[in-house]
Amino acid sequence: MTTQRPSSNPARRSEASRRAILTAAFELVGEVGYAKLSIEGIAARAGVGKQTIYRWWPSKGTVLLDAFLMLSGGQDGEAALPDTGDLEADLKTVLRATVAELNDPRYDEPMRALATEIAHDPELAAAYSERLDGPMRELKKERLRAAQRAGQLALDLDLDVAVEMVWGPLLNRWLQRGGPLTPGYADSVVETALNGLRPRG
Amino acid sequence: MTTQRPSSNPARRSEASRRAILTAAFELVGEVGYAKLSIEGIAARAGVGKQTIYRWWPSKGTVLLDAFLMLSGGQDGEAALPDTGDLEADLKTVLRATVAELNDPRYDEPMRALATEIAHDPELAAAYSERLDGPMRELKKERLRAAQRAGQLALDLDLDVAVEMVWGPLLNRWLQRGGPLTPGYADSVVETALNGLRPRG
Amino acid sequence: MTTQRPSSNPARRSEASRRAILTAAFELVGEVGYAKLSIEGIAARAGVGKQTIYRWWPSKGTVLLDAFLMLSGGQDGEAALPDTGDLEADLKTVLRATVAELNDPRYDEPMRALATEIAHDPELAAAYSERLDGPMRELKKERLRAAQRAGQLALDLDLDVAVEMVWGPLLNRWLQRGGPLTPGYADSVVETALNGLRPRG
Amino acid sequence: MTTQRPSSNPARRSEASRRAILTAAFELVGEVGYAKLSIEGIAARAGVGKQTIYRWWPSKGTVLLDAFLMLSGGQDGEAALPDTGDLEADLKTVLRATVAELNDPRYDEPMRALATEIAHDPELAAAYSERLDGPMRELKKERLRAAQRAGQLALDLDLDVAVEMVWGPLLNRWLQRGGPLTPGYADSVVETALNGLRPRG
DNA sequence: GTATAAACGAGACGGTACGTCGCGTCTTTAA
DNA sequence: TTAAAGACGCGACGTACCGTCTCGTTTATAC
Repeated sequence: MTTQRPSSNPARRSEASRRAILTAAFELVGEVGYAKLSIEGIAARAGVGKQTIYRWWPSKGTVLLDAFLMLSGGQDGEAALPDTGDLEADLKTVLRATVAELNDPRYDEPMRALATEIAHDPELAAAYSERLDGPMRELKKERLRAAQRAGQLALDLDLDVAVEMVWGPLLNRWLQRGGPLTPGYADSVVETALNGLRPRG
Repeated sequence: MTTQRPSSNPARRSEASRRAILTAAFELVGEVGYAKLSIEGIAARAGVGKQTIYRWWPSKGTVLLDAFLMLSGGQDGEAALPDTGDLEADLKTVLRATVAELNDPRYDEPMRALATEIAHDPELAAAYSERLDGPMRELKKERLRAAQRAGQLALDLDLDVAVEMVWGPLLNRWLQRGGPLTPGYADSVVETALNGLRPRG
Repeated sequence: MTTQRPSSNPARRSEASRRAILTAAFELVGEVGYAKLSIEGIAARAGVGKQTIYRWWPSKGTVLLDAFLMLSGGQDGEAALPDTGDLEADLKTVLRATVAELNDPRYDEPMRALATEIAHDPELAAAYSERLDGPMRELKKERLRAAQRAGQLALDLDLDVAVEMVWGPLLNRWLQRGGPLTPGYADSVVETALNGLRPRG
Repeated sequence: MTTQRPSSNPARRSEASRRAILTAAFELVGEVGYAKLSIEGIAARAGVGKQTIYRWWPSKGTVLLDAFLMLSGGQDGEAALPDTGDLEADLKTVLRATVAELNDPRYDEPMRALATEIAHDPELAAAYSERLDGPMRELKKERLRAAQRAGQLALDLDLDVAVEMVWGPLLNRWLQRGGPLTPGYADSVVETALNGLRPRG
């Protein structure tokens, strides 16, 4: 993290405190909810002075983002979306997994917290885009590119639009509580996105 | 509204205070941002005691929702989406208008505020769904139903899914700041949603 | 009460409400203490609108004063201090009774409430002086005058000073919690006041 | 002060804030009166957060008590009542000074405030007794003891009663506004207390 | 008898202050 | 030098009452 505030020397940073803070933040937001998540609470739970948080993170949102990065840090880099050759099936598999995760109370609240912080903080949104969403989106686009090569997708597609066409409806329904998130809904979205709303010949 | 909290008598409610509060809330969230929006600030701006807010609204989010309802109250009821017979053109018109509104700083912050409150408050989400989103969605479905009758849409479509397929990507990109909101993007979404990702004939 | 605010017609005044308010005030101050005594609480306990209190009393203190007047109203007028011919014994009797009353939790708090309101409100003090303390003091002075006639008291005494010499130490110790209020203390005060601090021949 | 609430570390306490709070409290009670004295007002005048007051003082009364202690802190310890050998003259001197102080508007309101807080708060009364009234009373008793040694006072006197016999009437008249506080009244009280009410042979 | 005007209960209103929580900064002590 | 600890000025929270002000509803003369 070379762009961190230069006044502090990251070399001296306590790794134990960092992990304790991120773990505490993730757990707390799940337990007490986003509205009652406080820096003081995180510091107390982590057994850390408040200053240690303020020294290394500029906002509550960045702590949350780092917490998510730590959790997803293991499989980072080499992960890829499944590719059985059947795009529709593969997308349904992935979206069903997403549905399961969004329905899991351990992840629901923390993800809402991060999502709403992003909605109000452009800088955090940029960091999120670069470090979490960007890599994820690249994997998705890679899978779609493979489908294009296999002739299963139109060649003139804007892949960013395509990705949003598949994941956007689901995430929007989740965050806005626009309806139940079920495996069947995931399937519907995939089918409709692939076939379009118009009747097919 | 017979389900009003019984401890207060709505008959005695001051309509002037109600309007002042909703106006102040909407203006303030636009001026100082959601993070700095406070009940205290709303009360001060509206020239009203705090208790008058707490007496009639259970949360900041419900105040915001009512503020939106008041603003959109005029054209309520008889509004309808344009229907020129050309579904694609009509949807592009509507989505371009939505893009313009979401890019308007007067509406951007207030809408984000409401959207993120909804994301954290199921009760508010239900109220929003019933009083703002529901009627809006009905208009959208009505336009799609007309297109179905005209043979422009598949007959076996789940219209709720269809609506989300058109508006979901846009709203998700907006709220999560996933990319620029341009008229061209609106067009892309409409085209892709109608035609689907798969190659056509 | 002919000096009552002329804008209201006392003739129409509800005697039932008046009694309910005074009773509620006296009871409440005993139950919840002076600090938590509120007009709202009195009104609620009395089953009365707040305005009915504000209409007839200018302050909490005057309500308390009237409550005391109502309670002591029965034996008003013809009461007198005991006169057995033995001044010392009579004063001890009276002061022991006073000690007992001040130690009674039913009267302690209300009396403290009234006393401290008086300490901060000259108008209330004047009303108290005229309507409660004055008549009481007259009885005391009358008893002392009888003792003077009997040659038991110096003839050049300022009877107001004399009264305060007997009751002042007791009331001061009570209000300021300067020490325990016991019958023995009452006796000591009477003896010392009568004999003086100087050695007697 | 080892009995300080253990949750706060007195070592870290800001002496500047402490003095500012006590000064502000004393000044404010004199300016706006006891009824309008508020913690919020004290904090604002002192340039201090409310929490800093709540952290170190349990009640408004204890703040006032400490304010008095700070003011009387200078001459603490070595002070003594005048002793010219003439007890009556000395007591008149002291009581006239007391009368002057109680008539001084700078001290009247603050002293009433403290006195009435004490009347309603036994804990505060104990603290007052220990830290302000106790030492004062010791000085008074010391002067009376000297008079006893000089044969000017009865030897079997209860000195606590004696002190109250001299100061009680005065303080009671002051606090209850039972009459004017004049130098002549002070003289009367001293004379009557020394000689007693009974005629002297 | 009826009208009419007050006093009444109820309680909403604009305010002030309460006592608490958390913010982000700063200072002290120990490792 | 970093870290735990926590005091500090500050601002907002949600609550309790203040004293004022309508609201209908008794109620009790004055027509």
